[in-house]
Order: sequence, then C-alpha cells, then structure tokens
Amino acid sequence: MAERKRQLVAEELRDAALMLLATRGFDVVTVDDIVAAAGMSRRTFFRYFASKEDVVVRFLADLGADVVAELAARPPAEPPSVALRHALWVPLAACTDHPDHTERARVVVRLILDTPALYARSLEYQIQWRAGLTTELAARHDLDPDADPYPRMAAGMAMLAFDTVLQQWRAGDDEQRLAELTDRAFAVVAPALDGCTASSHAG
Amino acid sequence: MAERKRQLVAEELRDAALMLLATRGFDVVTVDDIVAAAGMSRRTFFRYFASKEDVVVRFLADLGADVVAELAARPPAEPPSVALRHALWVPLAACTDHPDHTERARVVVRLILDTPALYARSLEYQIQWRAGLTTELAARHDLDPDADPYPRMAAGMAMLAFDTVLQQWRAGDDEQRLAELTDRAFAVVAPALDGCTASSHAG
DNA sequence: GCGCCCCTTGACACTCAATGCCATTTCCAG
DNA sequence: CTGGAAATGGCATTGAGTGTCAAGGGGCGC
Repeated sequence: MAERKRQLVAEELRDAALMLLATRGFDVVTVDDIVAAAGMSRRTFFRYFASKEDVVVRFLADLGADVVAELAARPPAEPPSVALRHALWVPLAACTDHPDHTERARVVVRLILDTPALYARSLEYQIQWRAGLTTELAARHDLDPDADPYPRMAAGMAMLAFDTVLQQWRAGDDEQRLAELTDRAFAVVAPALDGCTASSHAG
Repeated sequence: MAERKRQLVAEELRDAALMLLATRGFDVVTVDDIVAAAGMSRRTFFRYFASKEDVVVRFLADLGADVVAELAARPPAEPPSVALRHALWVPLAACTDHPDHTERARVVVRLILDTPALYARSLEYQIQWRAGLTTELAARHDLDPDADPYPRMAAGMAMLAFDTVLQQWRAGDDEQRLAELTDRAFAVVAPALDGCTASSHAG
C-alpha cells in the first residue's frame, strides 16, 4: 500500500532528524543535514513536514485529540479533577507502557523543553488541547465558555499540571514515578477544579 | 542625547509596524513593508528588533520584571491569591489609567491573540514571568521550587488568570470591567492558591 | 573652521527556512 | 508492455535574519 510507504518514509525522516537534533542541537542542524542523513531530497522533507519544528512536535496534535476524546468518555458524574487527570494521563501512559518508548520520549521532551523555538511550537499545540478541553468541560457543566471563566481556567489548570509533570520528569531519574508526579500535580489544583462548580460563579 | 534618539527611532519603527500588522495581518506584511512605511533601511530594523515578532512583544519582558517586583513588595502575610492578584494587576493598570493607552493596548492584545506565532512568542515571555513568580513564591513560603510543585503551579495559575482576563477583555466592550474580570478569574483559582499551603504537600 | 573619533546608517552579500513549478522517476493497473 | 497517477528531485524564488564594510553626521580637541 502506498499509504504504508508514506508512513515509512516519514518515520525514516523523523528518526534521522531526532538523532541529529537531539545530539547536536536544534539550531545548528540544517534541513540539508537531516535529508543528507536520511538519503533524501530537501524538497521531500517539506512534503512530509511543514517545518523543521514540525518533525519534532507533529505527534502532539494526535495526542491532543486523544486527550479530549478521553475526557469526553469519562463518566459525567466524575469530579473535574479526576476526569482531567485521567484524560491527561493518556499521553503519559504511552511512555510508561513500553520501556523503549520511555527513553525516546524523554529525549524528545528534553529537546523540546531546552529549545525555545520548539517549546513555543509545542505551546501552540497545548493551546489547541486547552481549547478542546475547554469546550468539553463547558459541555459537561452546561456553562458558557465565553462568559464563565471556569471552563477555560479548569482546562488551563489541567495543562499546567501536565506541564509541571513534564518539567519534573525531564530532570528526574526513574520513570515509574510519573503517576505519582501526576497525582501530586493534580492534587494542587484539585481544590480549584472541584471546589468551585457552576453555582459559585455563574451569577 | 544619542540614547534619546535611539528610543525615538525605535518608537517610529514600532508604530509603523503596529499600524501595518494590525490592519493587514502579521503574515502578509514583510519587514520591507515596515521599513518602507517608516522610511528606514531593512538592516536598521533588525538593529532595533531581533525579529518581526519582537517588535510586537518586546515590551512584555519589562512588564514581567514589574510583576515580579510587585509580588516581592507585597506584605508576606498576604494570602497568595491576593498578592498575585496585585502583582498581575500592574500591567493591567497601565491600560486603565490612560484611556488612549487602552485602545492601543487592546489592538496589540487582539493582534497577539489572533496570530499563532505572536501568541506563542508571548507565551515564551509568560514563561519567564512564571519563572520569576515561581522563585518569588518559593522564597515567600520557604519551599523548594524543584521538589514541591506548589510554587510553579501557583505561578502558573496566576498567569492563567491573567491570560483568561486578556482573552475575555479582547472580545469585551467596556474597559472599566478589567478589574472585575481579574477578580472573577482569581476567584476561580483562589481555593487552590490559598487552600493548600506548604503543610499539605511538602511531605 | 578643521580634522578626528565614535556611533549610526545603508547597502551588499550570504545562509537558511519554506514554497512553487516542472521534469523525471517509480509503481501499479490494464 | 504501456498509460497514468503519485512520489520524487532539481531549480528558482521569497522572506527572515546576520555579517561586513563603506559612507554620513554630530561632538570635541586643536
């Protein structure tokens, strides 16, 4: 199948890029270096990835969709802090499941957090996650996302917890504590997430 | 004085850029368009601003320093939610004081929030604000910012409230409600800001 | 006034990211 | 084998950002 080959080429390009970018640094590695390592044309690279940043952070879009889908699948009676914790755990679970994925994920996380341009681009994706979570939360609690600040801020607090987990995980040693880090982060925002429901600031 | 002239040139460049970018859109306006409108050389633009984004969001760095300074000046006994609310009010107060500043500020806010590249760049500055607030909060509560998630997340929640205020203000009509929007946003995160102090998650 | 010095400016050239265009190759179907 | 669609590679172009150098312009000693 042609579709399968496309994905294969994309992975080849992505692997070569990740290898170079993580070892030498994002700014000093040019697209020419990447395509030379992958044995392809410069033009081909930009047919698979919209930009040099894209090759690193592209997968974030799919992850965001999964997060929002998970939130939508949580039982409506569940407190926001619990539902959001489970939703944000989806991308984190992919790291804990396969040990070989863990180290690769940590390399990517370090690369993103240490490169301003990549971090900015990943923030753009986080904005999309937040928008999705905001819409879903507004629907869950029957609130107007434009008038009531709660849905937007609840989504923001969840993303903040996620970001904090990654920041702590990046410098951390053992990966088993990802769940513990997540619990602790969500425990901080839980009072604001659950303590205030629609009744307290709708009027 | 030469220093005064430098600032004058920078303002000239910034005004011309803001005018073009806000009316025609960020992506379609080139640096050549800006310098042509300002009657200067292309090279001169990049002597005053590091990038096309920089001309719009440069002032955010100074604002961040003011915010952190204000937090440091708040009385230590003040609850975190109150201290942070006052700290984040500093840049907002500049808008409410002078009516002519208000409309200009709103134009810039709209431009930033509607342009992904600018929004991402402004978020990078917000990260710096957050880092400053994190350090200050950790000092106030005698916590380790690396081990305890509270300082980082409290700072993040304050920035989130700030962001929410801007989002609601952008679409809003009258500017007098900025204080009210700020109060409502901080009311959402106050339970997490004040309800949990060092004792609850230090161990 | 005159040369001197320092800073600013403008012009040119260059790298690199990113896009459009077109010829060539590949690959599958008939 | 052959027609055609998709993928590819090469080429040219735009635009951001940087380095370099020559020219201009104002303060200052002479």
